[in-house]
Amino acid sequence: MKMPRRGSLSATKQALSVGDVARRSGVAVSTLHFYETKGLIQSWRNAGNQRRYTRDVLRRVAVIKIAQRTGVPLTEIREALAALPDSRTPTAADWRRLSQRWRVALDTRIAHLTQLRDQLDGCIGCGCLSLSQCPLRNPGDVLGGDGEGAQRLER
Amino acid sequence: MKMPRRGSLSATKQALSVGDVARRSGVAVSTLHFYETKGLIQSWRNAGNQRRYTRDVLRRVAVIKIAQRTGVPLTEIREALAALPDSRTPTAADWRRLSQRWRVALDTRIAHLTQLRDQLDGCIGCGCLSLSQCPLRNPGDVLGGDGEGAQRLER
DNA sequence: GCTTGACCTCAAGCTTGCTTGAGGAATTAG
DNA sequence: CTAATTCCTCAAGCAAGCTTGAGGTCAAGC
Repeated sequence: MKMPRRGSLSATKQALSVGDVARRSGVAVSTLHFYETKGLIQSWRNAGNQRRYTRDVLRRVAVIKIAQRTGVPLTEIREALAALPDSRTPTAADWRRLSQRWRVALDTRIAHLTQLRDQLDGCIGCGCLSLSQCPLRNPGDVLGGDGEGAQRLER
Repeated sequence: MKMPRRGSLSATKQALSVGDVARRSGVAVSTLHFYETKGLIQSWRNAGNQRRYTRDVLRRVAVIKIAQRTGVPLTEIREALAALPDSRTPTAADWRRLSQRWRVALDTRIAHLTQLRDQLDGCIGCGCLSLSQCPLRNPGDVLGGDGEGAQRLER
């Protein structure tokens, strides 16, 4: 959390060290290592076996973090990024496709939570929670009806 | 998932075995064991050291599951239930208080996701994701501004 | 009275998403 | 050149919320 002593770039203009990326993207170095083992980002090594990144990685990390905020698990993010031709860094067009896809999931999540809230409103004070009658008790319409994908996302 | 051979009740009318509770509440036996170790439900033992429950446990489990659906972690559920005088099973009035409290959290969650969705809409296609400009990149207004409670719930 | 099936108690494992630590090598500021 | 950083690679740990397994007891049906 201290200010870097050197400029935020390594000597070479293009290549970013793992520390550079951490500072600029706001994620921990260990997280970048972790993302790499999971195939979400890539790097090459310099003569001394240290990781070097292109600037692209910053955008990739940005996309990862936004997708996570919408509730998308890392494996799906990895797949979505890997599905890009050449696994390249998302362009504006790629980003449009990705974000629209994730937006649908986000909408679904919001819809489920809203439905739950409405049921909660309807039931507050009734105290019944009866298995056959109470909509809150019988999540079939929310969980069963929508398949288990919903469960995974909502839980 | 097979039909029980005997009626769904143990011989004694009042006491439910762990299997009875599992069948009636829809959670696994192991989950009931787990909830008990976490102090969410209680039981006594019969002569043969087997768990016995009153019918109350069904309502408690119902409340637990609903609270979980709204995103409340088990520790908070435990505290909320424990805060009831005598740790008794929630009455209609208790349920009203609990559900209203959890409703607020649910509202917050929905609000955050909705805000995120709107930002996503605003940004779809722009592809900028610039650190200083893009609202999606700078989650300060959502995460930082609302404290880390939001992060925990949303992640 | 014997065979199932239901229960019991630990202990360990699983998933997701990372963090922490140990032990050592490379880089860089002065 | 040297000391302070930074970085490296595993391995292990953590939190939540359960599940699975081993080894053994209890209860119920025929």
